[in-house]
Amino acid sequence: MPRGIRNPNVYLNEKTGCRVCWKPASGRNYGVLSCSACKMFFRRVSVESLEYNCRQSKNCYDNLIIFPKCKYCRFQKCLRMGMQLIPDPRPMLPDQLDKLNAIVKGMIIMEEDRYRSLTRTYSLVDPTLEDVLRDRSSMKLIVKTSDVKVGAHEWAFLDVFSWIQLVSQCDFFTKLDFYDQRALFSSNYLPIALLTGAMVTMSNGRDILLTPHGEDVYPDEVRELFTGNPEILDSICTTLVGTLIKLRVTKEECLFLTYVFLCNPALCTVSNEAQKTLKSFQEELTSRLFAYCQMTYQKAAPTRFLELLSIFNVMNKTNSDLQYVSMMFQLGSPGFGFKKLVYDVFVQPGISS
Amino acid sequence: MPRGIRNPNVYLNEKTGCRVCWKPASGRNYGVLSCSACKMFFRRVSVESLEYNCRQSKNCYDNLIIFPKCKYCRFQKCLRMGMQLIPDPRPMLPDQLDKLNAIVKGMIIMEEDRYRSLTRTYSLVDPTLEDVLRDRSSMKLIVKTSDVKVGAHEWAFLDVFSWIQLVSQCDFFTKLDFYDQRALFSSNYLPIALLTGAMVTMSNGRDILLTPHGEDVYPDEVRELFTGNPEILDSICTTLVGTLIKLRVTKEECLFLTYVFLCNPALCTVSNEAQKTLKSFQEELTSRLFAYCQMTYQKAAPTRFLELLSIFNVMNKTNSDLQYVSMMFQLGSPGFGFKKLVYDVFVQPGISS
DNA sequence: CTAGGTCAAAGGTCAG
DNA sequence: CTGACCTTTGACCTA
Repeated sequence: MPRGIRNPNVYLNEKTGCRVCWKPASGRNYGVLSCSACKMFFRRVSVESLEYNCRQSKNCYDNLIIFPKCKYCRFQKCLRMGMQLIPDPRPMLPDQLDKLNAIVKGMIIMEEDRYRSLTRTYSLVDPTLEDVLRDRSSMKLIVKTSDVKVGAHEWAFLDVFSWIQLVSQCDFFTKLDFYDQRALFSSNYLPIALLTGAMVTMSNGRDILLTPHGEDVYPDEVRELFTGNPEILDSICTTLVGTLIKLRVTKEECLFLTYVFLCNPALCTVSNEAQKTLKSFQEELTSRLFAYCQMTYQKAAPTRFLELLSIFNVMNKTNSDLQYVSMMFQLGSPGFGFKKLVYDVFVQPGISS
Repeated sequence: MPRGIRNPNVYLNEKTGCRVCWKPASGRNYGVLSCSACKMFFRRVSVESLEYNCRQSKNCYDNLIIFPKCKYCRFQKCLRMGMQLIPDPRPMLPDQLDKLNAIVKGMIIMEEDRYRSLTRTYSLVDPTLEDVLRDRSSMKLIVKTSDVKVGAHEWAFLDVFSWIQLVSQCDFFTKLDFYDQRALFSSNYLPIALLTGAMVTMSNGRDILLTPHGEDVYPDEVRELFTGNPEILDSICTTLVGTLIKLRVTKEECLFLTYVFLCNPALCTVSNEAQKTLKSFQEELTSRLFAYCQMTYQKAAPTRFLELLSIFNVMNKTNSDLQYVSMMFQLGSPGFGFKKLVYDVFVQPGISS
């Protein structure tokens, strides 16, 4: 029979015919015994998201007498008979599931430890990033008492160190040599600090990034410098949180993203070997994140996955804004006494915006 | 899941995933951990020599976001991950190599011994094949002095005996009982004598088979008989040599072929047990020859191997020509006084041409 | 275990 | 836009 010509032989068979139009079926298509015509119809309408309406009573295919049958009803019949362009994913294997849950749990515990250390201790010493990476004990932490006030600069300093403590427990980080560790940390710290800050903010029910004690993250000197353009400061504190809220990103997803970015070798100059190690860790994590999406969102997993990855864009934008602020502050207040650790991650990395 | 339905589950990587597309792997395929889909894709593209091109920037598989991924990049990724339809021959283990070299050396020494014995001695006695096989000392060899003339008949006689001496040192031959030895030798002698003759001719830089002293291999009586059709006589002396020259067959390869054919049980009637013994020896030798080809020609080994085996056809053709000549001579000069050893291998075997 | 094969079903194509 | 026909795919099977 020539292509596209309607088959005049209508055998209308209840048992072996197309479940949509009763003409002879060509086999199972999209999960339903159907003819090639209904198969292609369903495909086109689904792929191209075509929309129709029924001029009759939306029951063209319930009644052999109704004619002509409309596309709306044909598509509805396809759906009713169970056609699916993308079949349901299979449930994950139990051991894969266990492993995934263990990873998520591990990430949550590490972040809780970090946050606890961040909020409960402070420090009087001023080591460099190099000092701390070479010898963690060069940073002496003192348990905070209620009368200790922590300013914005000090929070930044403590935050940097809390992340050093965290990454020091990560396989992908301890495997690197000192130079690669320094390069990776100094280039990736700010984005993940911003992301995690936004996550904490969101889970505390707020929509503006503040210090753990609920105060402005900017030192007064910075606020003063930007009196003419406070929007950029506010934008840094709200945009990323806003995105997380809008996308209803969970803590688990956020942590996944943080770790995926943490071992991102793309933004720093590390040895080829480190590059390889990091890439493989990152791939591993990315795949876990995808699996997590599948477990949580089933069919919508790919969409969700891409949605989550898109957060990196917002994070990078926020990061470059912060870098700009940091640079302006440095130019406006030359010789300001940054704590060395803060200097090494805020000022040094110098990713141009 | 029904056949051919695309699995929407993309568990990405997880170390155990397909190295090409990150979906769950089915195992190692063509040397690379991969899924059945990428395996079949690689197979089809390779076998059918399909060619594709990438409409993007040839990096579809470097980036999770790029979609849809193209066939060009998929195949490139397969190759990059190391898939090969025909795996590289494993580098030979040193001890395998030593063994192979020892075998080759052994073959060369035995042939040199044989040729030395052939050229330096002669005999006045006239034992039968049976006599010589039962008792080697029934053939008394005398060291040649410069005044001894050896005719074509005598060369043939000496050649037969030199081969008996050689095979008497071979495991596969001494393992056989007398009847099997006789059957094997009388049916396989002529082809290998022709092949080795051609080999010696070639390595002496000539292209026509002559006696070791550089004379015509045919007795005058034979030449006279074939005055009307000398081509067949010449063809016997040139075709096989020509083939060896054309294929640039080395002495080592020639010897391998000789030994492979020497223990060929196909053309003679031997006991079942002998059949088995010979077959296993032949298989052993054949595999050694293949290993030799691999060592020498790497990837081109299979082609070379077949090329070498094809020499058997030329050899058999030459052999049957020679049998024809021998038969004609026998009919044309009934009662000619062949030496018994020559008679037993030229006339007895009776492979009809 | 993995190469190789199978075939139901997916993804095109193009005359009508 | 339609749908018969064609090509490609990949889960499963066999050896």
